[in-house]
Amino acid sequence: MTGLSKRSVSGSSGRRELSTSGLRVTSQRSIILDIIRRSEPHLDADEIYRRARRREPRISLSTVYRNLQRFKELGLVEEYHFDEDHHHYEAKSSSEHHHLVCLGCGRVIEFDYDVAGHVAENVPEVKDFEITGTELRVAGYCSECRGDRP
Amino acid sequence: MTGLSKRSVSGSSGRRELSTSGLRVTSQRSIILDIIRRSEPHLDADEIYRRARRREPRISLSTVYRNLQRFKELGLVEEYHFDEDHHHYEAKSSSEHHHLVCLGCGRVIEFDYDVAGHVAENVPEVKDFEITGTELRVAGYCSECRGDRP
DNA sequence: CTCAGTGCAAAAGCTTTGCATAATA
DNA sequence: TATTATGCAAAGCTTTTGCACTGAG
Repeated sequence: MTGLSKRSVSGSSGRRELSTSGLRVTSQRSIILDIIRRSEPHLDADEIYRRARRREPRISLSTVYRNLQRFKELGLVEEYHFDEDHHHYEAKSSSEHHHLVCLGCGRVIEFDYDVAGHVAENVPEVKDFEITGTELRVAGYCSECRGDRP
Repeated sequence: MTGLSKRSVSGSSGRRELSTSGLRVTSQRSIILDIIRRSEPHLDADEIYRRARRREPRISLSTVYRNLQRFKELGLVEEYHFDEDHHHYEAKSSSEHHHLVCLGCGRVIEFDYDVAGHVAENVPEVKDFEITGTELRVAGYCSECRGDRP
């Protein structure tokens, strides 16, 4: 438990948030949340599972899914739909950010942009809406991959 | 336009586009494309299948998927990822448009907005990118549903 | 006549669920 | 001790694929 090896990220195991939310603090739960918070963003469930298994070999994929679900409900984690057949997860961050996906190399780059604000100002249809979230995905080719195509 | 009953929508069965693209014109293919073009946007594969079956009862779901795939490649149809577990399709339109999803009633409203332009101008990370497509989804509550919540 | 397209059934992801066991509070 | 969470295996969904047959060109 609470090894010191990695450290940092104020309570990244989320002990407090978890118990405050009425969830029980299990080692699996903590590990999953910790992985999402410490890792690069956009991991998918299977990758989270693979990493979790390195720390807790007996963990199961369904536990990963069940917790992802709960974290989503609690607003601790956000789910994205990049490609066609599975989801990606990342720790919820305060700033509104979006994703740039290179169709050449598959790289995903995050960027900040206040879509909600821009849209609220410029789009009439949105005037009557109460915006609770936005998801913007920009696809294209990065500088390195532009050359590779016709 | 729209003279009488159904009709119109310049060659909405797409006979010309299909054969020009080197695809064979089959009744199933024409029906599927026609349904996508004449229906309200955002149908999912199963709904397209159900409607197609009304005109051609022997059509199979795999034919729907295979054609959706081809139409996508040809740029005749666009695929969207609204919710978590399946896709939605609509006829490709010339203008860049996006979707406003009401979390209360589930209604999906389309709106025009030049995200590509705005993003290209204002986001440094995008400067080196060649943008080929954007997908923006705004979630929230419409005027009617705002009242229903706390 | 040929090859692309179709239907059917089976397979393949990803995700969810039922149930008995284990662990938290 | 009373639940909640877990692991395992099986089921569910959407989408894809193999194969023999059909139909367009």
